[in-house]
Amino acid sequence: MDPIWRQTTFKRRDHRIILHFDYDCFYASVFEAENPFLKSRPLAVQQKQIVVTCNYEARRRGLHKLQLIREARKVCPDVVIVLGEDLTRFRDASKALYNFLRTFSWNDKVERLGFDEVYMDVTDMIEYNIELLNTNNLENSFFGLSRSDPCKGFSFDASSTPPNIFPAQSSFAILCIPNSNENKSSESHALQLRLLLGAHLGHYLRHQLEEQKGYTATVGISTSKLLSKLVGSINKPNAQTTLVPPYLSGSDMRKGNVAQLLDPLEIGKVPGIGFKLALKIRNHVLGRPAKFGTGLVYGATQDHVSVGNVRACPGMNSQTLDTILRGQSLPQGIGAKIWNLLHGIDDTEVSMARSIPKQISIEDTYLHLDTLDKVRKELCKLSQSLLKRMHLDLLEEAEHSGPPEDNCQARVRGKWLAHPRTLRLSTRVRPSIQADGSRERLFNRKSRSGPLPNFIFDVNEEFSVLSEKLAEEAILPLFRRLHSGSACWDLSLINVAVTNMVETAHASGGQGRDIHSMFYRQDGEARQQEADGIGDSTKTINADDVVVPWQQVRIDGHEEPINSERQGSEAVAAGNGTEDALAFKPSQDSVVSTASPIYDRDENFEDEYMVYPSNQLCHICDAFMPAFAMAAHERFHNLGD
DNA sequence: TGGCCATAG
DNA sequence: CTTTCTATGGCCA
Repeated sequence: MDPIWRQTTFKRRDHRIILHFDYDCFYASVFEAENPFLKSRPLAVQQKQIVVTCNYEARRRGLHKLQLIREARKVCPDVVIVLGEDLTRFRDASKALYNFLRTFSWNDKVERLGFDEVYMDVTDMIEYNIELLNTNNLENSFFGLSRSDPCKGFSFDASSTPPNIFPAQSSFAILCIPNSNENKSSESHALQLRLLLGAHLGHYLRHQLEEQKGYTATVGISTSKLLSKLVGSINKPNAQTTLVPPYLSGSDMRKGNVAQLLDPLEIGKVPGIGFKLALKIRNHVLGRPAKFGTGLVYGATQDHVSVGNVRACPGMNSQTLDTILRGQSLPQGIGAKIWNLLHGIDDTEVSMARSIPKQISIEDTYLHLDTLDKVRKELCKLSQSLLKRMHLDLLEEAEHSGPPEDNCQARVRGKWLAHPRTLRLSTRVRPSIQADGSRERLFNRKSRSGPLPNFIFDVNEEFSVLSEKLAEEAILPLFRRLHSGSACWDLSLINVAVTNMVETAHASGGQGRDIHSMFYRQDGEARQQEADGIGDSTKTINADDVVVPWQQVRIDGHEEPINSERQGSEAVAAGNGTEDALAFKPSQDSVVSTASPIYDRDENFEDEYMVYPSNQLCHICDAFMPAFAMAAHERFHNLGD
């Protein structure tokens, strides 16, 4: 209708290349990485009375996610069960992997979603490498991982087809015809090429993740967060999938590949369409009005409404969606946004890596919490763990640059990277069951917030003292504000959060740069000029800046060997049931290397990342590098002319 | 800024 | 077939 609407609808802008990583059965993998013996065993991770996840050996034997523990034991009596209720080891592993992936990024557009997913916008790397590509010798291509260091990278065969593509029967029609005169097809050709490089990069990063960190991942390669995530999920463990063009429907009868991917999907499976939106859309498409309140019980199994159904629904467009979805406080233009999603259009950026979280919150649920005394006690517990988390996430690691053996038990802590300025308390009252049929299913949370007192930043005071003080002096007043009038409260949930982070000068340097600079660290010597030169593709190259790729360079700055003492002692300190499973076996590298990846779908895709040191000297800049890098390096010089 | 909703894993 | 604990982002007053 109006021009703005047209502009924001149906416009494919496939100018980016985005990778989506999903670590395979992450929780189980964390335990396996700590204790490789477990890799060969059926392993299940327990929370409460259910298996939250299990490794693929266990799945082969009939176990699955969200299974009752008793059932799992019955199906597979020799299953190894570990407790996974303490999330700290998962959080640590997640951060380590995230930081590892970050070291490869040039633009630091690396976004973590939950513990086990990462988006990476690699457009800049792809574009750079397209320039370097020699279309006359695709078999011996080299992918540069650094603008300033021509040796940093990997060799690959650009004429080979990457592991998996979607749709499966189509092909990467790539490189046979370099110059097609027709405008449209050459655009599609360019996209193919960029996706091809993206797929090779994804493959390389997956293998780095496995070799250096011991984790396998599933990767999706496409042009948006939406598409890369969806396409990645097609081939599940230890694999990758690339969504190939044509993305849009052609002028012929064929459906575009984006539509082929999306149309069969259940509407609620589209990322961004959650429970409420799916319900409303489903109701409209099915032609029955919303059954108010009762709908929650049976879930989504009964009526299958796919994306294709919605798109084909008569009169459906972004305006219709807008009126359907209009609710309490849904974002303006939600209709257009959803309509775009249904067409595979998603322009949301991969957000820049953040060194500091926006908020930290701790919550717990309760069966019966109705006296002030109980509340007070719980608030104490919560503020204690909140404080712990604040120290973990907001306190700079005390980098012992001095003697590493000053092992004082009272941990030497650095400075605060940020000060949260406000404190928030949220509660939920028990969903009271009404006589007329259990209708009162309100997930109502209420909250009050106030300033966070400064005394909690005292790093020398005991946790218990600080948390008690915090509970008494700051949280309880909020609680009284929250439940001022109501006579009786029976809480089912309490949440305590700190928000409104104000970065201290210490953190504001931007951690992305620091991490990037570690990439160029060799023999413990920082090369500050590298960090300064980032983004400058015309930078001249010094021979002694060269890092030869066949040397095993520890990329992760705060590297912790997978079977380190620290992790082991932490497991003991945690003192829960996991210890039993963890304690009994020394680390065995042989187990790791012989573990057969029966589920690897990439078998016919040979690794091309072996490199051979036969160095040559560049006559322009005197850089010393292996022969395979020289061709790309020369083109690098030619770019500037 | 505070309160609340929606979403994701 | 889906709970619990986090975290993020948007609207509105």
